[in-house]
Amino acid sequence: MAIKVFITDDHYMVIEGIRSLLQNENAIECVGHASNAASCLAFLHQQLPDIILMDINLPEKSGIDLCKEVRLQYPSVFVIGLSTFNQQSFIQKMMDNGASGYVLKNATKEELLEAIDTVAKGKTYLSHEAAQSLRKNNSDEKPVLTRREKEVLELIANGMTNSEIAHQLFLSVTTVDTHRKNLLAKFNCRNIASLIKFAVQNQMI
Amino acid sequence: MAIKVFITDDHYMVIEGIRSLLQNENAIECVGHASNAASCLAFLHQQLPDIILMDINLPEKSGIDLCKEVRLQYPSVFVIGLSTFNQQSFIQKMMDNGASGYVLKNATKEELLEAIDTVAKGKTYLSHEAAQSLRKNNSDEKPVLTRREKEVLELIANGMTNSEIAHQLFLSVTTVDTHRKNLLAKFNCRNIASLIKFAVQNQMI
DNA sequence: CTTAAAATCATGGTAAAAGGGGATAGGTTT
DNA sequence: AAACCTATCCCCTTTTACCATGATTTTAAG
Repeated sequence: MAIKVFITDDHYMVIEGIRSLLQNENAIECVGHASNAASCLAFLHQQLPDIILMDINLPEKSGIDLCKEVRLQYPSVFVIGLSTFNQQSFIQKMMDNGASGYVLKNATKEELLEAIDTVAKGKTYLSHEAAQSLRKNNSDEKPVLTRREKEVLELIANGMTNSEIAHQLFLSVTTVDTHRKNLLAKFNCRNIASLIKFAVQNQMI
Repeated sequence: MAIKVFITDDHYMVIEGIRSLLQNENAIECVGHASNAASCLAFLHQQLPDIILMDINLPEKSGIDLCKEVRLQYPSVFVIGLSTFNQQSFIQKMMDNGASGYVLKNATKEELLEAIDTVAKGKTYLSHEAAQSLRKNNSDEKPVLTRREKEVLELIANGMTNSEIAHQLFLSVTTVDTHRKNLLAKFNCRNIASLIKFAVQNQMI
């Protein structure tokens, strides 16, 4: 029986590209496509594919969130993440949310077929670049923040000063300053600039 | 005679998608494709298409620069910009550099054919969204940075202080300070924390 | 060639962050 | 009970960032 594949991507040309790549494969059947999360979920309500090729950058609701929802509601449907960038944080998030694989949009036909095959068997497939990226990310571990620290970090990233944050959270300025110092220590950063860069790149903000 | 179209995009799936869309059109012939600026120029050295469908986000050399070069060297070749983003500044730059049209990657087959047809006749084609974007006033969009400003921003994001940056770039500290001030003004930010957040989120770092 | 933009440097001042201490209270885990 | 974490608070000093204003030189564009 052919593997049923559903495509979710907001770029028509990418959908068309994947369909074109898969159309001569007897072992694979494209059962449909959607350009946003809502359409994807509507389709799943009627018919379940084996695999969803899912862009992580979707309008309104991101592929990362959609992936989580799909996996919760339909555990039999496997998800392969699809993205133009090779950013470790995105890959990590996608895998954390139940994706079984990750393929870049500049992947070859062979890579795509291998990914679909591997995932259909219940295994995990990561493109070469993605796998490299994941290993790299696991080595430079991101710090675990407390609830309060996350709150303070969020406000710092929004451009607020210590005294403004103190006022908003009903704290003393020195307390906020301590949190700030602890954040710098945890991130092992010299200043807020590099800290924010790291935090945003790792989806902590 | 068929219109000769060449595709330049760093994502194989997009190339395949466009080829698939155009393959049944008798009036259009795909003469080749490239995944970077160098390959594109190498091809033009041997054969001239009528139209190049060109991604504005290419590795190493951006489509915006490539467009300029192509138009200078081969004025008979028209360029249609291709992009996932619908951002005014990019579209503007592309048109300024001699592009004859602009199509988004989520365009339909009909839109793409119309764009190719229109541009082949020597006219200008803008997708509906792109045209709208050009008219719209962009207040909260990415600011355009100068070469030096990008350099300084990069170093700030890496956690360096003004004096360290000054030393590395062989500048006075006051010069770096001025660049920093200009960056804050351009981004309309109160401090570096919020600026870095915005810059990272908008892929500027 | 003229003009505008970018890049360079400066002075002087205020506000904020960074770096170093240390302390207390409440909660969880062992 | 002791060890540990979190959250809270305080002091001090130095460094850095931020703000205003102005000016010169280089470079790019019309």
